[in-house]
Amino acid sequence: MANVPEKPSLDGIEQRWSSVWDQEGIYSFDRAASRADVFSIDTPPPTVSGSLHMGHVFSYTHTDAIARFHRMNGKSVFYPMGWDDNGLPTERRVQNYFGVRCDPSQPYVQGFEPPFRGDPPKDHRAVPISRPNFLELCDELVALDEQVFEDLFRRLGLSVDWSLLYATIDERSRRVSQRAFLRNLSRGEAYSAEAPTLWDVDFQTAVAQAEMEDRDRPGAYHKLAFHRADDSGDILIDTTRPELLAACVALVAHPDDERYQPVFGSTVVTPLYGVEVPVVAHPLAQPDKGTGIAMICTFGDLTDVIWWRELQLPTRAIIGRNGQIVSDPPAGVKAEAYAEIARLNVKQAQRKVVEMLTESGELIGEPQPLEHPVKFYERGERPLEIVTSRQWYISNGGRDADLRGALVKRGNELTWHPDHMRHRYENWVEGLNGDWLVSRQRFFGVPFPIWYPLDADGEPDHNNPLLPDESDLPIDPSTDIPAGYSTDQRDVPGGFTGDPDVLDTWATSSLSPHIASKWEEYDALFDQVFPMDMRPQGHDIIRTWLFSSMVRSHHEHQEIPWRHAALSGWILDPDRKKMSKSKGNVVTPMALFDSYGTDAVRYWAASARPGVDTAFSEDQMKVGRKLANKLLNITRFVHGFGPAPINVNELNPVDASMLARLDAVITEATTAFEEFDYARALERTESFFWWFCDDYVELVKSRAYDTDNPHQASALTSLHTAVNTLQRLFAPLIPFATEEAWRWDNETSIHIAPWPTTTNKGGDAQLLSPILEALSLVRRSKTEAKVSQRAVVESLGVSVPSDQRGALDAGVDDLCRAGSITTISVSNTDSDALSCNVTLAPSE
RNA sequence: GGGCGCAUAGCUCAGUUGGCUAGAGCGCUUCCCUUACAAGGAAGAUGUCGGGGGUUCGAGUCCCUCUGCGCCCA
Repeated sequence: MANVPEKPSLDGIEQRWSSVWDQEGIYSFDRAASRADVFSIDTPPPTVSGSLHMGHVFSYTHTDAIARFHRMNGKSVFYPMGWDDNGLPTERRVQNYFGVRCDPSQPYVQGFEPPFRGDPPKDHRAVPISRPNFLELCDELVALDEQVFEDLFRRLGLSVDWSLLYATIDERSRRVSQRAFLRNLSRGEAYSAEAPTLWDVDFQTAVAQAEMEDRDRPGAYHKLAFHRADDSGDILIDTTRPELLAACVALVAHPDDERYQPVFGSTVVTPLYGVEVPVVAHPLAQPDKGTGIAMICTFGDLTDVIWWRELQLPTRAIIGRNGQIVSDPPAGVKAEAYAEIARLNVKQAQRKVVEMLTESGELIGEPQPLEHPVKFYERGERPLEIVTSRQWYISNGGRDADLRGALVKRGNELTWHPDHMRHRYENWVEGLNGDWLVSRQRFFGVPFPIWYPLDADGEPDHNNPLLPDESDLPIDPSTDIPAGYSTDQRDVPGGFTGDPDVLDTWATSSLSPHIASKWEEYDALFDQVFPMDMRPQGHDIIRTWLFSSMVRSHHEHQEIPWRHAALSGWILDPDRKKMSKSKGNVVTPMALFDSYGTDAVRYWAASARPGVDTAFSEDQMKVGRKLANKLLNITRFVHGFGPAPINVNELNPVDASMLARLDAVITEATTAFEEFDYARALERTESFFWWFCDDYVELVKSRAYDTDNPHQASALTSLHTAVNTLQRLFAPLIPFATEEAWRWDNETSIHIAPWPTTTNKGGDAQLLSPILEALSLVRRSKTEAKVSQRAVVESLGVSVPSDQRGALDAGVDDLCRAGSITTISVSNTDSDALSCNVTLAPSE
């Protein structure tokens, strides 16, 4: 006999079942399973340097539902979790939390105590500390943050195998990341080059194209007069960046622009600085912009870089890595004029130059204000500058049409959910304008596993880097020593020096399939799970995480890293705005779990169709809670009749009809889950569930109670079958309530129970329609008469379309009991609609 | 400027290859403590399916076009 509580309750079921699942190890990945029996997931490692929000709950619920479906379907599910702790977000959080900043020139302090642990006062000035001290604080803080994340994900009921946990800064991640990089290097896919690079002057690091974004900013066109070298007059140009005048290397106009045909090939002299520069032609010049002729500076924007490269212009760089105008003027620039702007920041320099040009009369008219897109680092606050520096790159098709084509093709090999997301990928790949810049001048990341020999002058030889053995990875070139050198040769002429940079975070997280599956650790796991079945992620990181993973897999394995990419949407607040901390409209997941229960929150998440931006809705959570509650109650009801009868040979047609409808739902839900559409699976199951409770159960209830009825067993076995099946259909979506109800009658978890298959009892799904239609009409009469649904119907006359007569007759018995109908008469009608004539018994 | 998506009840959304009178939940109104559930149940009202044109016996669904909103890229 089932062990059903007196009063079913959702309270506390999360804690109870989480710990049971843990003890029973039901989510452990089976290392003996064959590849065909594995479903592997490349879980997104969340950035831990922040708080978990509803967006996490939302998308991780979707993935978990898919994982649970496949597990019940007999797959061994590879479902790891990772923390993305490596990178700039953690550095910022550490700075803000401890009140420190990393200064590699500081000496290491043993047992260093940070000035604060949480909430330094606003006026606190960050204390400079050594890199090793800084990294220790990073490790300390991510450990704290990761515990909070794990607690929340466990509370959410994610069916991950926690023994597979990794972090992007842990030892294996560093080893995998360095190994993959060295392989890129040996195959020529990675290289270093001295080149103009997008640069954030505040973070003082290079930035990749994928991390860059346009923001509209006010600016102004300044019209400047350049003097023809032969004294035949001035050429006027418009520029938004007059402060770069000293960096001007040429003027450029479109080759077809008739206005400037006569001056191509001649030279002009720059205002203020007196440098003679050529007037050149290039198709990227825009005739309709300003005067149609522009100044080329090294470097004002990416177009300047293209012009500089393609037209082989000289370099006159004036912006330093700290965002200030460098102290010394480039060769040929008038020193007195230059001295006025040296060491000023860009804004100050612009004011100064405008002032000087006004004085010299070379600024024509007033500056014309305009709004224009300016490039920013996505985490930055000041516009990006372009500085020349040596950086590492990995080829990604940005400079190689064949590779680009190959990567576009890889994108087509992927199955996208939803399908239209593939366009984002194509769009991005086809718009690349350079290789992937992977070096960052930061601290908390995976170091480049590289040293350089120093020549007699102490200058590094970048062309002949010293590499470690793969078996020695991970290494830190700032503490480890290259083969053939000794410690005292570090940073001395004739010795060696370590590469000071760290790899881009994406250069490590792009290897998440490899990290999670312990790639190249002489272990069969990688072959068991790769290429992975599913990559779930947000659509905002297609250009970064998805694309970079594709690049790495293409280079390393010549295949796609996963078969399916499932893109989740955004969470919007109820006013359709994107939820964000700054708007103060963020609700914490834990509070919602507490007030509605985890299943209710999961229900809300699972109601959203894949990839669709979705409004945050507590109303939906209330509905979810009702559903979970109802599931417990219907289970209790069915178990109240005792165990399911065995050897029921003949099903009542009414019951068989219900089971036929259930079969259709099983088929639809299964197909939906196979297509990663958890929302459709939920909708179909839920809609059947409510129909089942409200109509079918009400119809057969009294027969189920009636021990003398020969069809009692048919009702009981059908009720048991349906409820047992519904529990399993809901299990991937509301894992706690389904487990609670299931365990009243089962020793082992529902989450490793088999996914339902159709019953195939041969019932007629349509048979119930006229019966329920009549019941509905009876109910309406009672409602309209404002009497209880229990009120007795003295007589019911039903006229039924003749083709439905048989169906109605099959259910007349149940109908009379459900409607408290004393006498019933049925007649045929030629009409295609059923109608009822209800006579209520006089009320007492 | 290029690409993609969305537009259905007051709100949030289903509506799969075109096919009965366009659905659900929430909210609203009325009624009912009924032996699984009052954290429940029964019932009711609510629509120019964004506008226009086309294909078709038939269009919310397919095609064209316009409008509005959102996102991605430049």
